[in-house]
Amino acid sequence: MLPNSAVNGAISQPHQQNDTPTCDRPHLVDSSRAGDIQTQVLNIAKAQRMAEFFSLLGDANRLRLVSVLANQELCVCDLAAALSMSESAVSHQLRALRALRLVSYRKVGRQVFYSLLDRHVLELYRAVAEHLDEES
Amino acid sequence: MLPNSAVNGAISQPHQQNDTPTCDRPHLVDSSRAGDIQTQVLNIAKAQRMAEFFSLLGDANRLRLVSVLANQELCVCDLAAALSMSESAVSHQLRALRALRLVSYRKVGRQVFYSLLDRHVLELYRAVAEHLDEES
DNA sequence: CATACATCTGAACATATATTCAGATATATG
DNA sequence: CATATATCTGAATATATGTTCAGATGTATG
Repeated sequence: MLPNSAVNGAISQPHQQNDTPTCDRPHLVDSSRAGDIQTQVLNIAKAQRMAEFFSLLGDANRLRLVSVLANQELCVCDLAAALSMSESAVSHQLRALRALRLVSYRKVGRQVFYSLLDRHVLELYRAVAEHLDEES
Repeated sequence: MLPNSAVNGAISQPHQQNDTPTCDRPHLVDSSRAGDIQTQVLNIAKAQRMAEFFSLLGDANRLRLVSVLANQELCVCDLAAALSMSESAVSHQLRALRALRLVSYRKVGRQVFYSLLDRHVLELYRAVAEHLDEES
């Protein structure tokens, strides 16, 4: 979604042409570090993957699903009841959580029990929960 | 965006009516805990605030902004150059980061230098970065 | 085997989000 | 004071995302 060339950006090349619109370079604190900055920027591919992960937690209903699954395994039907969501909506969201391996499932008869797969998520979850409590 | 009544969901009330479409209640592992589950669910208001926070990190360009600001203070112009984004786009994104108090800024002449305000974010950032490295 | 049920699926729709564009501010500088 | 520059802003557009709906799948059960 962004051209890959974006990584090798324009920074640090003082472009003092008579082009109309641009911001003249070097007001970097220490302009010799301009190249450094380039390398410090998270590369686009990884940024994308991290963003995907954060986005997954960026939905209230998915967070609520995680919050229940943190305590026990539940089937789609119960999850839907617990969150007052349609079973279809729950199923769609579980698919998203499944796709990034945050939950796993276990079939029992015609029911499917979901559980948290990734303990990492709980840490993030708690970190943000506390964070919000702090400043509020 | 969700009716508030959603919190006091249907779970645990066995609704065995002759209504056509519903999932009969109690296949909860221990159906006496049904009430518990209700209380374990993250409440909608807080879920919303947490989701807002995670969503803020759920964008590749914002993550890349954070990644550079983690190391030094930079002005909009340099950020735009470093990420090969338009200054306008950067400005819009910085506004979002500002809104949730993740960055602060300092005006110097006509430039505005942004810096990371919230050290918490870096922890989350690193946690997810490592997480993704692990499983790949 | 016909029926009920739990879950899943894809398409349709509504909403949210990110970027661009044009132009508004505000600050320096000749 | 006129001009250039750095940043911000709102409207417009394109794209992503979540939910609903209708129906498909797979599994139990009489």
